[in-house]
Formats: sequence, structure tokens, C-alpha cells
Amino acid sequence: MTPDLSTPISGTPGNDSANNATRLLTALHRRGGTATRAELTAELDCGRSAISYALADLVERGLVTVDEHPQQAATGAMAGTGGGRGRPSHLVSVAPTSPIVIAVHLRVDTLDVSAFELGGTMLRIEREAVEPSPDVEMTMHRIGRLVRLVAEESRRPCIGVGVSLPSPVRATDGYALAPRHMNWPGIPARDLVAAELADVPALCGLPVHVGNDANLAALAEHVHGAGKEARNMLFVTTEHIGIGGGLISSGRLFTGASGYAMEVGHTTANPGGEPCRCGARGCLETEADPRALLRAAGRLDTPTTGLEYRARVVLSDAAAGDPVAREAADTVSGRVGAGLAVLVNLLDPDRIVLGGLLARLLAVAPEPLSNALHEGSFLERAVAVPVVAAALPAPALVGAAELALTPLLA
Amino acid sequence: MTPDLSTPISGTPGNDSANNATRLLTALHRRGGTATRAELTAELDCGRSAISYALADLVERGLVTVDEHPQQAATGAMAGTGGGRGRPSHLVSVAPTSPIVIAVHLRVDTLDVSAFELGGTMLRIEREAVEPSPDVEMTMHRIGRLVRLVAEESRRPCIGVGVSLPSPVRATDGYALAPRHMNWPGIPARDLVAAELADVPALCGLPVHVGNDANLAALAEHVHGAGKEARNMLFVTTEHIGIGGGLISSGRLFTGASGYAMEVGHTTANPGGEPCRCGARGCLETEADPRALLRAAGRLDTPTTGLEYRARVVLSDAAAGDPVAREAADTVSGRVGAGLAVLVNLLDPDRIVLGGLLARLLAVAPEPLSNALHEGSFLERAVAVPVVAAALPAPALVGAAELALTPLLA
DNA sequence: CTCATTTTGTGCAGACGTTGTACAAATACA
DNA sequence: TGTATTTGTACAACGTCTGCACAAAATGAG
Repeated sequence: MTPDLSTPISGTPGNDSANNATRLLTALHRRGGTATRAELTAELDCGRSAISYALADLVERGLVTVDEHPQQAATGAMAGTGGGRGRPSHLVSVAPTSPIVIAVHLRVDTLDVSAFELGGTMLRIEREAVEPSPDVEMTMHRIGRLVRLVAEESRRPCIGVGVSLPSPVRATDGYALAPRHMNWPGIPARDLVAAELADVPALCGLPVHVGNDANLAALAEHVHGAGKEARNMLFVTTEHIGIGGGLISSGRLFTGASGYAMEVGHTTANPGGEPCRCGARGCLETEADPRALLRAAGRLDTPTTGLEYRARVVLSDAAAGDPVAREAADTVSGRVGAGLAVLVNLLDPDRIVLGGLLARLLAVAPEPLSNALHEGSFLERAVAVPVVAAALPAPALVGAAELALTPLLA
Repeated sequence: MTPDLSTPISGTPGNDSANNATRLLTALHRRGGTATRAELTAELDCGRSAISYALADLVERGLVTVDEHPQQAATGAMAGTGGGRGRPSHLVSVAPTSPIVIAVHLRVDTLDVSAFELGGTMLRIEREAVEPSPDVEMTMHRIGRLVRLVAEESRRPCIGVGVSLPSPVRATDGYALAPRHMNWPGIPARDLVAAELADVPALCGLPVHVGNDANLAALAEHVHGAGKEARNMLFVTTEHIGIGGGLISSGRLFTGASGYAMEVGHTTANPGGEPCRCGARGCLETEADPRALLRAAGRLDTPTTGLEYRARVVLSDAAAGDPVAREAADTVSGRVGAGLAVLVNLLDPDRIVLGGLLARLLAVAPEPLSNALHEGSFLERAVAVPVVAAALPAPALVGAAELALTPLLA
């Protein structure tokens, strides 16, 4: 039974993308793929009949299944209703026949390709090492090969491909403006990936969505990770070189007009600090990325290899008591806090999520960060923004899947 | 005939705020209060029958009127359809019985209170001079008196009051955190204004909406002014002291989690510049507000009186050829461009609207601004963001009205 | 074990907004 | 005067949501 998505999920005539069927599917997705009917009724705030109606539609399309006797399946306690009185609620789950999406995450040294289903469950992952190569074509071929492999082996209908790239990405056409640390020129990423899928009938013509890695990581952390309940979540991360960011406002990713928004790397973190390639001094990017931490620790010998790993070693040394490493961690932590202060004044988030090396830095040296944030932001002094570490192991990959799933959930 | 708003405008069961009646009303509002049925049909992208249905609802509620013979009323050319073939389209207008809102704008030296109807038309305005006084209570009384006066004399049902304050405003309860240059402490502005209306039966219990002046000005410029077609509009303005900003993203005001967002005054405009009260140096607020322009021109004698007027004189002198004034204008213009560059990198707007003194500065010295913006923002180099002057004479006042109208249009 | 209580799913009638079609109305142009 | 063109209206049909009454499935007290 293949899902029928030929007609829109809404039967509502007109321009309604907020009907109960779609809302139900979204609520199920945000809960990780399983929920009781009672929970969904409460969350959608509508009558039980409306849920019946919407569920019947989704079941008929093969998107969800309903288990009417969940107490038998579950092992003992946590079954169905949760132990209260009354008739136990049916368990709604993502159907094993439901469509999947393929997520791609290209980093400097690795290429991840993975299949996701509704609910954000990762079904399968393929990882390959990638050498920093200027050969765009070859990399695209590798992406195409892995996508075809993953799609084929999952034996489920695929409804889209999401691609996470370390580059600003133009929203209109998925053009990657300047892929970082790859020595690549701008590339029409969406079209290139789509071309790789043209041969396979099951994938040909499939929508390909491309996004910036930090933006997508922010999206993922908001939907499934450390920013679940936040209404206005700021995400900041660093991997290898540079600093990336993302903002989730009223449940949606803030992309800006072109898709280039939230390039937080050139926020001032240390006035009069190191000169940045952007022309200014003391940018967050030059004061708080892995290279900056290595520099502060006096370990920036060979600048280009294994930056992130070596920076992690600095942090673990700091945690172990190495005074120089500790000093470096504190310094960089303070810089991060100063940079965040600028962002808080502008964006007024109710939660800040830190990813990559910044998450580890937060664990090792939290005080300088929060002190600098507090001092630098009059707004933080008024509202006390919580700063937490990212919760997902591969947020950008999950975010790429999220991007590919949006047509189904919007 | 009094409008009937007891039942929601949508008859749609469920949670639909995007039905055709509301969309039609919004489209009419954005067009300034008049539009032909044909225009509305095209904009809403639905059949003519649906417009009939929605219109009947709105007419019955007394919100709009339909003129079926517009060619007789209009003087000659620009009547109804616009001169094409075929049957001329009926003219839809905001009804003279439709409800109004009262807008309040408190500045350092003036208090404006005004009535607006749908379409953004200002019906009546009362202006009073205000001396910078620490007496909160007296100012509230004056606001209350003017609101009652305007509401009474307009003899139309009032559905809300919007208040624009020079202060960050908490979204949840309309608390004004720190009213600028008034020496006021934080005040529960919404409740204070609401208390002033408690005596009058026609106004008692009316929803009072409070917002930051720059935020509301941004909203107004987006709906009725220089940012009409922009999808992601950045607004920056300055009046007297400090710099305010606002962002409109996907048609809605970006307020942040608490309502304090877009405090752009502490964006770095000149690294190593003047020390700012926030602790940093070279903030936009200290480098580009009226005081900064006066300082650059060597005219900052008595720092607190008539700052904005005297700054305008510097600009007109610069335009007239005064070399010192010209130099000052160019310097400040460059600082503004540098500050905007930081914001562009973060927010990726497709239009920047400048208000207040910055609009005048843009007219007198556009090049330093655009050069600094271009140099400071790698993003601007990629997409070329247009910078334009605000188009409304009193944007914050219009924005306050806009705020009070949102319940009707949302 | 039985019965009342509680909570949940279903069936059915009704309401409402939207759509498409067919038809009438009102203009410009030949 | 007639044709082409554009616009408003009437009407039937459809799909979604709601509320109500009723049935189903559990717990807990007697």
C-alpha cells in the first residue's frame, strides 16, 4: 500500500493549510511519531469527532496507523492512556508504509546521507569520509550515489531530499553562495543534486531542498531537541572554521529575504580584537571558533588540519586542570558571551542553544559566558535568557530531513 | 447601524483566521480603504462567488459598503474598472459606520492622539505639547483626556486603543521597561491607560495595545508606507536620543520573545569610537543619533534641548554648502552605513527604511552610507539592499492604530 | 463479581465556507 | 446596433468541523 499524496491532504476548498489533518500530522511529528488520540485531541483543541475525521483521512492515505489495543503491545506500565481511569486511548503511530525523506549533510571531512520518516526517526545512515577537495562534480556524484543507495534500500516511497551545506544558501533556487573552507565557488546546489537523481525513476523529479547547516541545525533543535518549547530560539554553533547561527521565530525558521540571514559570525565579540577577513576586528568568528581557541591556548601550529578535534582536546585539558587550557577556555567563553549579548539585544530570544564546540565550551566554562552575556546585554539583565547545549547528535542532518518534510506538514 | 462583532468574522468552524472575509478586509485595509471587487478577486485568488459571499457578510456587519455605480461618483477618468472593456467593477469601501481605533503617540515633547478607521485613514488628531516631566500620573491623565475627547467626537464605535511609547514594551502585559529620556521608571503602561478609560462606558474594558515607537513605525511603513512590497523590511530611526529599529518578517512585526527585540542602538557602528552607556564603544546610538551629529558638527553646546531640530539645521546647512556641516553629515552617514551592515548580515532584509533624522540624512548624504554598507556587509555585496526614506509623516502613530486594528484583521 | 464512574471512540444530523457552472448585467468598440 | 469582454449573482454540490447521543473499555468501590 503506497501512500496517496496526489490530492492535497486538505480537502478544504480554498487556501487552508491549517486544517486538522495537517495539524494532527504535525503534532504527531513533533511528538516523535507516536501519540495517543487523547493527547492529539487535547493539543489540537477540537472535538473527538474532528480527530476521527482527520485520522480516517490520514489512515486511508497510509501515513499513520492506529493501534486500538495498545496495552497488549506495550510492556506493562507505560501503555496507552498512562494509567488513569476510563477507556484507554488508541495509539496513533507513523505508518510503516509512510513516505520517507533523504537527508544529506556535507561537512569538511564527512558526508552523511540518511533516511528519515515522519516523527524524525532516522532509519538508516551512510557516512563517508571526504577529503577537502575542490572537485565539486565528484562530490556531487558521491552525494548522488549515497542518496540512491539509501533510498533504494529503505524500500519506502521518498517524497523529498534535504541537503545541508556549510554555506549561505539562496532561498529561491538553492544556490550555495560560498561553501566554507572548501575553496568552492558558488554552485547551483539544488540543481546539481537534482541532476544526480534524474536517472532513478523513483527519485527523478523529486523536490530537493537546500539549506545552510547552522540554519537547519537550529530548525532541528527547535523541533526535536533543546529548543522544543522555545518561541524564539537562537542557535549558535561552530565547526572547524567560522560561526553559524539560526533563529526560530514563531515556529518557523527565520531565513531573511534571500535565505542568507543569521550570519552571526561577524557580530562583534571583542572590540579591537583580531582582524577578521570581513575587515572589522574582533568578530565572533575570529574570537570563538576552534582556531581561536587553539590560538588562545598557544596550540595553533598547523592551522588547517583537525581543528575541531584539537580544540576539543584543549577543552578536555581545561576540564582536567591544565591552567593554560583553562585560561584559553575562559577567554573564549567570555568572547562568546559578549557576542551573544549583541544578538540578544537585537533578537530577544527566550532560549539560546549552543552547538558543536560551543556546546562543549559551555560545559567546561559556563561562567565567563553568562557573565559577559549579562554585562553586555541590558535585555538579558531584564529577562535572563537561558543558555543550553544542543541535544541532538547530528542536528544539521535532522534539520535537512525537517526541511524535506515541510511540504507534508505545512 | 452599529457593526456587529459579537460573533467572529469567520463562520468557519474550527481555528481558521485566514478565511476569505478576513482576507478581504485585510486586502481592503492595505489598499487604503477602497478597492474594486475585481482587484480583490484577483488578490485573494478565488472565485467571484466567494467574494460575493464574504462581502455580504462584511456589509451586513456594517464594516464595508459597496458602490455599484462608481462611474457616477468619481470625477471622470479614474472610475471603477480603470477604463478597460467589460462591465465596470463595483467599488468596495470602508463603511462610514465601521469601527475606529484610537492611536496614541507619546514623544519627548509632544503627545498625539488620533482616530483611525480601516484603511489607515486618520480621521482626527489632537496634539499637545509635553514638557519632559517625571510625573507619570499627570501624563497618563492627559492621555486619558485626549482619548476620551477623540473617541467622543468621532461618534463611531471604538474597538481598541493603540499606544506608542519610546521604550521597550513587554508583549505579555504592555509594561514599558524604560521610557527613554523621560527619567521614568518602568511603568505598567497598558494598565495605566486602561484605567484612564474605565470611567467612560463606551471605552471601558476596551483592549489597549502598547508598543515600542520604532517597532510600530516599522509596522506602519510596511503596511502603508515605503516598505509595502518588502517581505523582510528593516526599519531604523532616530528621534532626539538613541536609535530605534523594527523588523517586519513575512508580513508580521518581529517582536522577539518578550517584545523587546530590535534594540538596534547598540550595534557597533564605529569600533573604538565614543564610549556608550551600555559599556561598549562606538555603538550606533552614540555615533548616529541627533546628538552625535551635533557633536560631529561642533555644535553640542547645551546637550538636552531641541536636539532633533538643531540636528536638522546641521543637515540643511550641509545641503547648503557649509563645509563643517557637510563633513559631519558625511561622517555620521558612514557610521549609519557601518551599523546597517552588521544588521544586514544578520537579518538579510530586502529593504531598509530609514525614519526621523536618518531619513533626512539619507537625502543629504547618501553616498557614505551606501559605501559603508557595501564595504561592511558581504551580504549586501551579494544582493544590493535598497535603502529608502520613510514615507509616512507620523509612522509611529499610524503603527499604534495598526496595532489596535490587528484583532479585526488577524 | 457486579455495578457505578470515568474516559474515550463512533454515528449522525446540521451548519458553514468555498467552488464551479450557468446566466444576467454593464460597459467599450466596431 | 451588435459583438466581445468583463463582471456580479443564483444555485447546487462538496468537504470540513461541531455537537449530541450512544457505545465501548477501562478503574474502583461495595
